[in-house]
Amino acid sequence: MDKKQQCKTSQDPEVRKGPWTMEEDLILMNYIANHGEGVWNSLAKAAGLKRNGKSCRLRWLNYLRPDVRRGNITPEEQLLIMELHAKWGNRWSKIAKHLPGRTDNEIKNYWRTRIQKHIKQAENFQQQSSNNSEINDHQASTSHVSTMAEPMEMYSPPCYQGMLEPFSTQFPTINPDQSSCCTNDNNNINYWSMEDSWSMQLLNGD
DNA sequence: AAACCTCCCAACCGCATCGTG
DNA sequence: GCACGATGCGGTTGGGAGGTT
Repeated sequence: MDKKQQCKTSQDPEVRKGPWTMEEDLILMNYIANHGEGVWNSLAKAAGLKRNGKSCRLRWLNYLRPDVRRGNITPEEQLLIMELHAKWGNRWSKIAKHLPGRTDNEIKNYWRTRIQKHIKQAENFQQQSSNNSEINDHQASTSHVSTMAEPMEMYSPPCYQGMLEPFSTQFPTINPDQSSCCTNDNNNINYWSMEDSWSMQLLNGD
């Protein structure tokens, strides 16, 4: 039990928190099988679960529901998620409705783990970029010798400018053509690697 | 072998919205 | 129109599993 949980349970010692046990799962499933979903707070009480309604609802929707699918998000689903996220942003429940069997929680988790990874990469890249641009501003007026200078200058931020917002509008356009426009420049190793790795992640499901 | 790190996901929290009296 | 409880949603966190050093 962590601090939060201790705090809460001290307020209401009757309400259990934390991971669900198999027994609790069975109780909830049996109850819903026999009585159907209803008012979650009263359902929890009626079923004899020491959980609040919210917790029961979440457990049912994200885990116990018979039609719920978990893991192995297919490339098709990935693309759909990308498209829908581009359209609606973080409207996970809305997106989930278009992916049968997938829950908003799963999609959200999926997106965040991928995106956070990507954001870190992009942050580092931007930092590098700005650091280098300062240097480049100085160097450009004098000489043109830095091997890093060109890739960084070439980094027009069509995809990542602003770090977060553009994701919603740029992702649907991700395609080999877009990548290639960034990679035509053979010197553009840094730019390509980031863009490419992201695209490859999308396609490979990693 | 063990300490450390990273990733993933279940579950919680707070806020917004909806429904009802 | 208001108050209140229930539900839905999105953000965040904690911990386990697996990988790396």
